[in-house]
Amino acid sequence: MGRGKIVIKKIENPTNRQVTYSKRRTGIMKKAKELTVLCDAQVSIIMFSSTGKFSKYCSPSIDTKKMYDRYQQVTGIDLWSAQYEKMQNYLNHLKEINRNLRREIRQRMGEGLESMDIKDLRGLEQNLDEALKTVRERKYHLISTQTDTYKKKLKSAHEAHRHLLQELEIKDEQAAAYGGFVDDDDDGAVVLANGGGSHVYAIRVQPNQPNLQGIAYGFYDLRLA
Amino acid sequence: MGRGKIVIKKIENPTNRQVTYSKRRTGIMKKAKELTVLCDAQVSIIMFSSTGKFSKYCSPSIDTKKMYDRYQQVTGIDLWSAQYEKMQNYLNHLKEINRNLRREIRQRMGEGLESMDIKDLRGLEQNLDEALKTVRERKYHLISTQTDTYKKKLKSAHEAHRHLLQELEIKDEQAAAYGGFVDDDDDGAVVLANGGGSHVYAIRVQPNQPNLQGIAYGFYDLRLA
DNA sequence: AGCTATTAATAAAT
DNA sequence: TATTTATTAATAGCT
Repeated sequence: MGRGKIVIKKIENPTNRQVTYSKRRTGIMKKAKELTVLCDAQVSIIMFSSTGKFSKYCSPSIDTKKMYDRYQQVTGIDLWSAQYEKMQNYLNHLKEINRNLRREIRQRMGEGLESMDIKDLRGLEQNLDEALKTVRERKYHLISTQTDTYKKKLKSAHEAHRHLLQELEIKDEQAAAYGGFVDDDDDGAVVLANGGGSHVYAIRVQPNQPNLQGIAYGFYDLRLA
Repeated sequence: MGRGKIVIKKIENPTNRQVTYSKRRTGIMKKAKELTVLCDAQVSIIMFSSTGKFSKYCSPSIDTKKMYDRYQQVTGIDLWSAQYEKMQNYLNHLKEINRNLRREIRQRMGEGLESMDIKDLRGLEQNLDEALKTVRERKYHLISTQTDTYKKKLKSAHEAHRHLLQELEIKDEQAAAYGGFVDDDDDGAVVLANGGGSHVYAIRVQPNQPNLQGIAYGFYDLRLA
């Protein structure tokens, strides 16, 4: 009923789609009105376009709310209850899955094995055995990676320490050299204070770098495990 | 669009009215489907004929309840969305737990270990190790229990076998004893046939008791595992 | 939004 | 109630 036949398939061009929606919406509403009058029927239509535009029709002898109430009566199902029950079922389904997952985990922890037969136990044993190997491999991989990293960090920390000590010695020498000059000079005191600060910093390097402490413990623990 | 033009006015002839209702109802539903597909719209139709016959259509992407919910939203009325949202939240909560349980199982299977640090890996390793021991113990316990049971069964089966053989010997002796008497007697032939039947039964004891076969295989397999 | 060539719906008959 | 057919109604593609 147009300039050509069309296939019933989503119209991809949004403008055309909107135009067609508008025309056909009018058409359906008209048909609903005609049906209402011709056949003394009650019709309720609610529709939303793809852009969210809302339209409704309802026979004059009734209103939308009453129409849905009647729908509920006829279907024998309260719409809310139906939805509620649907959700409740899904919820129970999820809970059931949940229970099963928990049971599997418990069995993977060596608990609740009473219900398992030898075949299952053997499967679980093999699975755990393989998993254990994989976890061990992964752990050793991580350990070796981290160890390398820590070794490098330790090395650079040592070098930094050495540099600081060297610097300190130089500063001390300088302080000793300039000591007589700046003894009663405020700026000189600042210079001295800076020199002392460097020293303190060098000493405090260890507690300020918890990684240095961490290396030994971590390494030790890992070797133990 | 028929054999003649009609005026949109209630059809007084009940039969014609019903026929027209049926045809036009089909037409509207078809139009609704087409609109749904062509324009990516959502349509909900509820209708009752003058005789109270109920029909409905709803776009597949939604259901009547949701359509009504959306209608209520648009018109500004809200009855059950709070309850609905509450359930939806609980549902999402369960899904989340579910995801976590699945992740844990995967890790317990040695998969998806990338996100775990050494501490976690060490914990998992210990846990798996202990679980493996427990599973092994349980398995060996089951094996030994079953082995005992099978041994007892085997013993009693052997005894039953012995009894049957003894019985057979007695029957054979009886048959031999009565053989001369009943040589040309029909009833005697029946007695002989019965004697043969017993023999056959004794021989067929083994295939008729699959447990006897099953024990050896089961035992072998269990020892292997 | 309008216009019309066409297709689709359907009233009446079977 | 289903099918057929003559008509009217709806509308697709243009302007």
